[in-house]
Amino acid sequence: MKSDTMNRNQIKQINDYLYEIPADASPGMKVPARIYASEKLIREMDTAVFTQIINVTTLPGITGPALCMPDAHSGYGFPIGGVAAIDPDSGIISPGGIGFDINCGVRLLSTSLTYNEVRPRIKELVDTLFRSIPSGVGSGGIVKLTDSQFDEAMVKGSKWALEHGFGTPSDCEFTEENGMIRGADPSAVSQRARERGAGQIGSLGSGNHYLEVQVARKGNIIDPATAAIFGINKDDQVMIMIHTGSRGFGHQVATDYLQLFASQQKRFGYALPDRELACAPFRSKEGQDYFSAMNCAINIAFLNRQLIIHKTREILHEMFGRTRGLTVNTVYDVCHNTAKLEKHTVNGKEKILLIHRKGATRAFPPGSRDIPESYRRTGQPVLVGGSMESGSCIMCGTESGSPGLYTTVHGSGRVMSRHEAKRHFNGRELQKRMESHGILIRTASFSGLAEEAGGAYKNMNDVVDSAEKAGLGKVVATLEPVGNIKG
DNA sequence: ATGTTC
Repeated sequence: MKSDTMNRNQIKQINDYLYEIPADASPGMKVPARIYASEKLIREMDTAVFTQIINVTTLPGITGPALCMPDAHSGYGFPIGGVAAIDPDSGIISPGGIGFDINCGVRLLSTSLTYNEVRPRIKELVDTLFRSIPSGVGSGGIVKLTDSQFDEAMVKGSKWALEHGFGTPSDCEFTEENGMIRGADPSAVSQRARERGAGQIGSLGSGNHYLEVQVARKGNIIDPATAAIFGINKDDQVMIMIHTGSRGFGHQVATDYLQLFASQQKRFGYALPDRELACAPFRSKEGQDYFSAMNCAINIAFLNRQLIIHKTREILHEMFGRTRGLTVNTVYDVCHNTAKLEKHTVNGKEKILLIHRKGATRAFPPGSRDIPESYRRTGQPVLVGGSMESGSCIMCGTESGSPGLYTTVHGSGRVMSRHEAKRHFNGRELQKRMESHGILIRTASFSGLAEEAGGAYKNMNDVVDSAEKAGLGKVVATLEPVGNIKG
């Protein structure tokens, strides 16, 4: 049992949407911890979040404050919604700061369809998507890759899909890292991870992973000019959002290296407050191997989402191809579980830092060279998946996000554990209730559905509002769910 | 999140 030494009155309020735990609050803290949240959200946070972010401030090489986003809740080692900048020369890389589902992320598609055109066939659409896109625990993938294909896919990510006819160049253009991150080395990946991964490419998985059919209602477009640049330009436009990651592959990579790192803590000279923070010096062989394997998992997750959207596009063309000028375009694909080398200004100095983001979304500002050219004036699209009942949100990165390492929320954030949610909600009743609210839902598991009930999550509007007021991005539009394929 | 405890 971990000791919970945190005392809420150690948290100092800096302004309405920012709190700080000073570096002298607890022994071993190298930097302060900062929590971006409204008073309501910080009150609702489990104290384990504060203990965990204090633990993060003790990590070797941490530079600038450790951060929590407004949707933070406790996770393995780091909180989900936790962000840490680590000096790559003197510091560590920690799988617990990235998450088991490496490159869990969100892809948003815009279609040229309006809801009026889709509504008469929504049941058929949702049924076809559910039948065609594998979902649920242990599900197989849309394609099964051979060993040599998988080796190539780990390096090429979404580019592999493009080369094999599963996508368009603009899918890659509008994906973070163009769907192919550098530094992926398959030799750092275990045979077991390969075996788990090769059969799962193009599958949703379980838990909070889903494919959602959404409608952009005119009244929910907050910033029409930016929304138009993101491809939302008609009333009641149909959008598709996908939330999934690297499946069993990333999970195995994380497990392999957590075990290795845990066995080496003494040798590395680390005595961390929580064994779940097991890490390696970034510049060590072990650290570099994990970084290489993690980059493979980042690419596999990009490829996974790419195959799912390609299948979705095919289905939309089969069903609605007679609609004049049908288009299905990637608006953006963004990660929320990664560690990436980025240039940031901390304490007035520019430096390359290893940014761990766990359940936290990159939100680069206007002018950034690392976002598609057509978004340089708006800032990077940020895709925030709400709970399946509350809808989702599109934000964009802003210059005011600099103190927050250009990072923002990733979703609503749980308030109820999965176990607790299953006691509170019944999956079949929930499905009926949602259908009565105009949300058609298909699921591989009704107990899994109950775990994802809207009531198990924080209010998405609270979370997004706090992020915006804290300067961590701007709201562009909210999207209303009408159909959901849930793992 | 996860072949949901190799």
